[in-house]
This record gives sequence, structure tokens and C-alpha cells, in this order.
Amino acid sequence: MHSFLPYFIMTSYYSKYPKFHVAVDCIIFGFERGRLKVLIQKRPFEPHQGEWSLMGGFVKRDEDIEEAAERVLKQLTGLQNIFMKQVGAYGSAGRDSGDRVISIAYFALVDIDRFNHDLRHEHAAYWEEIDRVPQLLFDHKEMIKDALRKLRGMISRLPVGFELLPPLFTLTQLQMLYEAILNEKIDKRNFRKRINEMPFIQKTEAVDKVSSRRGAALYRFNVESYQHEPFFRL
Amino acid sequence: MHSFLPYFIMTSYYSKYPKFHVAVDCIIFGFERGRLKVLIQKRPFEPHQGEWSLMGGFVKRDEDIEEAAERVLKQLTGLQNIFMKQVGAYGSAGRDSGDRVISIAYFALVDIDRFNHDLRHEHAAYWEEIDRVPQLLFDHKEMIKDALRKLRGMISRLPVGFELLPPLFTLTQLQMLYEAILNEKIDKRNFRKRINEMPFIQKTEAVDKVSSRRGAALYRFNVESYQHEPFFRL
DNA sequence: TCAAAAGTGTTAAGTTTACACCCATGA
DNA sequence: TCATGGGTGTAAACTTAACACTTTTGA
Repeated sequence: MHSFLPYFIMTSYYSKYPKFHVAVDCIIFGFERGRLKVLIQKRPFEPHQGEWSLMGGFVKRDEDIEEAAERVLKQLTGLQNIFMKQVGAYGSAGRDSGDRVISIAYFALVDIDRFNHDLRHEHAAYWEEIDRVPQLLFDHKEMIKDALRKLRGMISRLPVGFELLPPLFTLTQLQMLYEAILNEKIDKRNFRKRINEMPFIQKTEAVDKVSSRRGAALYRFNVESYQHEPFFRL
Repeated sequence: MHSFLPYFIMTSYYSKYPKFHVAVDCIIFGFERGRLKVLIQKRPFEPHQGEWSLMGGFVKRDEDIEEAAERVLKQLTGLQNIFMKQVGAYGSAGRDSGDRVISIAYFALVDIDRFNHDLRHEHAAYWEEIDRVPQLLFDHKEMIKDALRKLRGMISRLPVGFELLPPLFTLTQLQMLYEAILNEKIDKRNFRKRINEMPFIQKTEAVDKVSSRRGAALYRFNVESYQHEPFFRL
């Protein structure tokens, strides 16, 4: 705020215009046992305390909105430097029955194994399968729908799926992840052929013996060798 | 605002949280003589009066943010029921040097012929070619970049290009529009072949004699026959 | 009569899809 | 030994890309 007018006339150039509460809401996606999940929470404050909702919070006075989203995510997961993307701003006049609030939705992709489950319990949060999400507060369900649409549009062109997996993963896991997000079956041989052509998905020496007797090769996503690829097409 | 607490304690559940100015900024795209253009304006108020910027305005107290965007668009163009899409929210703490403002960008596609040019002059607004836009205020140039990226992602899957053209248009015009938006040459015969396969782009009896001696068939986009198509692929 | 834009098909290259069996292992 | 998930190649269908000449007409 840098007004050159005396403060007793106005506190800023814009002071005649109304102000609004601004919140962020986080759609936190995770992937577990072949299912895409989203984290929902029993709202911890009034109004509508105890109803299912997304995790959210109000933007602080001198905080970037991205920072606010990262703060909310960290509160609930303990995680930082997580892949997040803005979904959009939700600003219908009547969307929040507590007061006028303009909310900016972000989605995050987390490796569910790194998740802090004490924090999850502390916040009464719960991983729900994407197509079993109950009625949520306000327009939160629409936010999830929009976030999922955005994720779908991204997953086949940008290497974001790895954000949902542990550092080492099997091709079956990766395929199930794509199937869960795109909500369609993929042919195993065709899938592997295409993955093979992506130099930034690299086979390691390591073998996963959990999911099968025979053992499955573990792969990793190599950030460096992705650097120059503009995008791909699954 | 429906607080059940006495008004002298708090005015709403959220009253301990800060409030922010919220604005909308409009990226208004037009298409003229083979060029994609965007409307920029000499800012009519302080701070930074007279600098090039997008057309914007503050959200009113009981107004949806979409409504605010439509209002701003109407102020400048005289047009209503125009194709508009949210680009996203811009909320860096220091983005506006006048005061903290969170701005939500929308892009609009207008038929430049329907534009009210008196209003344009009144607002000191100017159609600039997309790749000749000068330095703009704050993060407005980034908003244009993001809007264009969004438009590009859309144009080949959804019939939005027509919003930029008059009701009747030639295939050459349509092709130039796609070339301008995608920023790449398209083969004429391949383009026409694909357009021919789209039942919702219909040839009319009318002929355009302006752009060539021979005359070119005029086509129109038929909304009704698009209804059931989920999307297409140019 | 010629300049300028409109209009028109075919072929080769590349991409996508469909499809079924053997392998390695632990229980 | 058998049940389970891992791993592998080819051919047909389809899509995309490359390419050049004729038509019409007003100046």
C-alpha cells in the first residue's frame, strides 16, 4: 500500500472499493491400491462444523495465494515442495453461507506413503475414492470435478503422474494410475511400448516382490532427462 | 452473511480474517485481417494512470465474480452474452503497487465487427496484435500469455473459434483464425477436408465477394447441430 | 489477359489398436 | 504343481501429412 495522499483522506487509491474474505481450498489427490483418492475433512469450525468439506484456509494479509495454499497443504500433510496447480477462483456471491468468501482452489498430488497420518487424524481428514465422495460443503464438489478435469487434461502430456507414486514404482502401478485418472482401461502391451519410448522413465535394478511372486522391475522418473522434452503424448 | 451471534461481538463467523480488494481483468480477443488481437487500455485512474493495461474493475459487494467480468466487458464493448472463460486468480502479495489486490482474469472472444467503437475511444482502448503487445501494468502480460495458452488448448477441441468471426465467414478466414491462434501454418486441403467432416460447420448459399474476385462460399456455425457432439479434433 | 484468391484428391508415412501366450516364483 | 501377476511382438486399421494444378472473375 503506497498511497501518496494523506492517510486521513484515504488509506489507499482503492479504499472506496469493497473488500472480501479470500480463502484457498485444496484438492489433495492420492493413489492407493489402484484407486485415485481425494482427502476430505470434517469441517473444524462454524458454520457447518462437522460437515464434509475440502481442507481450506483464509489467505493472510501479506501472503501470496500460492503460499496460502502451500501452508494449508503443509498443515494437513506435513509435506512441502509438493506439486500444486491452481484450479480456479470460485466467487458466486452466495457460495459460502457464513459470509461472502471468494475461494481459490488448488489441487495437489501427493505420494500417499509420505503422508503424515497423525496430522491426518488430528484434522479429522479421510482418504475417499474419487467416485465415492459424499455430499460436500458449498461448491467443494464442483472444485473436485474441475480439478480432476484439469488433471486428466495434463496426465497424458506432462509427467505429473509420478507425483502420486513412490520414487520407485512398477509399470503395473503406473498403468493403474493412468487408468484410474483417465477412467478407462489401457492395453498392457501398448502401454508398456509407449512407456519404453519415454527416456525419462527408467528401469532400475531394483525389483518389487510385494505385488507378485515373480517380482516386477521397479522404474523411476528421471527429472534431469525430462528437462528438454517439451511434452509427450501417452 | 448470516451470523447467529450478536452483531456487537462479530459481524460474521469469519470477521477475524483479513479482507482484500478483488478485481477482475479482461483479456478481450478479436480477429481482424488475419491477425489475432487483444484489447489494451490506457489506465484511466491512479496509480499508474495512462500506462497500458488490461481492462479491469473491482468486484462489487454482492456481485458474482463472473458478473463482474461481464460488467467490465459490457462497459468497454457494449456487448453482452459473450463467450468468456476464467483464466485464473492472480494473487501475489506485491502484484499491484496501489494496494493488495487479488485479481481474477477472464478472457473473452468477440466478433470485432460488433464492437462499439465509440465506447472503445471513450475508454482509450486499442486493438493490438497479440505478438506486438507492449509492456503492460503489473502481471497483465502474464495473464494474456495464460489466456492464449488456454485458448490454444481449446480451439482444436471445442467450437470456440466462431466466437471471433462474424456469423458468416469463409473457409480462408477460418483457416487464418486457426493459424493465428495456433501460430502455425495449416495445409489448405487438409484443413478443408477436416472442416467438411464437421456437420456443424455448414456451407450457405451466400458468397463473399470482398476478399476475392471469384468469390468464396460463406459458411456458418450451427449451434443446434453441434449439441450432441462431445468435442472434435481439428 | 493476367493477377489473385478459391477450390479440389491421392498417396505415403506414421500412429494407433487389437490381440494371446510364456515366464518366474512362492505357497 | 498351480495360481498369480510380469513380461513380450506383429499385423491391420486408421489417421495424418505432403503435395500442385485448375477455376473464376474484375481490373
